[in-house]
Amino acid sequence: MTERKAYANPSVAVDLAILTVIEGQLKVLLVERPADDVAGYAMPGGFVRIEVSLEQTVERVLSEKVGISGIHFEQLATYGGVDRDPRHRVISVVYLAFCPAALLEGRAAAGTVLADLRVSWLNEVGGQATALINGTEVSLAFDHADILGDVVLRLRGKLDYSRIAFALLPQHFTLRAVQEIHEAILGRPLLKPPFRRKLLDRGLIEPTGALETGGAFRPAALFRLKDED
Amino acid sequence: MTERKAYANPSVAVDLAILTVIEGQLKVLLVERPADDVAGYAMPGGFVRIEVSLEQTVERVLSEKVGISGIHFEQLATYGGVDRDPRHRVISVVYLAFCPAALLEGRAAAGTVLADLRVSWLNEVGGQATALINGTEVSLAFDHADILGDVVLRLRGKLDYSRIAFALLPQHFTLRAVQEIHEAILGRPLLKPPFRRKLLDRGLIEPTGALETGGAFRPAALFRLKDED
DNA sequence: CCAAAAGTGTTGCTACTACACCCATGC
DNA sequence: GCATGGGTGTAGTAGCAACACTTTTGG
Repeated sequence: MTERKAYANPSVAVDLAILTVIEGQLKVLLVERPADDVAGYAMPGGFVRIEVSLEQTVERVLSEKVGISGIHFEQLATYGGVDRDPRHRVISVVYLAFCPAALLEGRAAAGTVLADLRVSWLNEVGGQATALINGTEVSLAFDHADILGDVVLRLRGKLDYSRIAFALLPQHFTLRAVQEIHEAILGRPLLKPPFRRKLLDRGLIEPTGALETGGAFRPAALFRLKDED
Repeated sequence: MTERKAYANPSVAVDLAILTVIEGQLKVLLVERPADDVAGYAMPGGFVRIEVSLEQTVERVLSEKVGISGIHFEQLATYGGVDRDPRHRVISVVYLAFCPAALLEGRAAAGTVLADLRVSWLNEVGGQATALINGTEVSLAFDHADILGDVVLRLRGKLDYSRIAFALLPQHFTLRAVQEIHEAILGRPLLKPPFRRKLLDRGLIEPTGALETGGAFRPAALFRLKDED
């Protein structure tokens, strides 16, 4: 061991904001913490072992905690306050994970819930989020209310010029579904015509030719994301 | 010790992209690595001790390596590949630090240089940077070429809707100086009239009333950043 | 035929680009 | 007065918000 190893290293964890939109509601997957521990609901996470990369750790947590793989995720930020966890020093690298609704429904592991993600306040530099389970607010453990505030901030900021909305959708989708994702993330309604045009003008999506089935009224055209330019 | 401590934790470091603009050139402070070590130039950094926060570690590195304090810094991202450092596992939390040129000139500690920061390629998702010392390219250690690519990407992305340009300027500055910062970061010339207007319309700055002194020609008005809205 | 949602056309405004021009100062 | 950079006015244009409208399906 080198001289550096004389010091104890902080623990490093990845925490995941596993996001989805169901019925126009932005949701995040949370786990309830054991009662004798730090109280409240928290994002799922796992420690980073010395021989494993951050991304591999994300994939491990995704498969262990929710049994899914192959979904898109991206790094948000790293939280390293000394007292974020009262038990010991943990530095958390937080990731956003985008999950189409169909993949999560019914699949949530024991002890996990999909909570409505709301915002109590947000400005340009930060925010604070609240989580609702069956309509009632629950308390968030650690600094996860702050982190989830930053999550919403990032979602709103990148929504227009990135593909995150499509990461929340199945492979084939209607324009209306894209709009619902945007409305859920922004928390306000949008007008259909300008939204359609902006989306189509970006040239990111193309019609599949097929139409939605099972609809009660006029069937909408289905689109897919073009593969990387 | 808890059971978790049975595992060795990875080391955590902060690495700093200390940035400035001198004579229209975007520069980054680098340290030359000892020859018997990992070769090349690297960003200064330091390990995160278990009882010290990330931000405090940034401040310690700033004062140790360049003897400055009180400048603006912000987190970029965290790099956690297993083999980024061939000697041992290090997870690096990278920060941008913005330094007005006057603070750095002449003050660089022994073994540090201000290198021109250029870009060999950049797209929406990533980039690769090169560093020039006295006009000749030097090699960057570890994954620092990738990281510095991400640095430029972030600078360009946030330039318009943030105050990072002002963090590179002294308290009082001319509009021309702001434009030079923007041109250095974007790597292309800008037209003066629209630039002036956009800047003034944002309402972030106000005239001090004073004029630049020592200029050869018509003196420019001095501005200052309004304090937080 | 009617309700409901899909999809289109048109107008007006805003904001940015680009260029031409005038102003103030040192030599 | 002239060279040089500071500062302003103005026209053309692209893009977006808002609303009215037409189209297509199931009952």
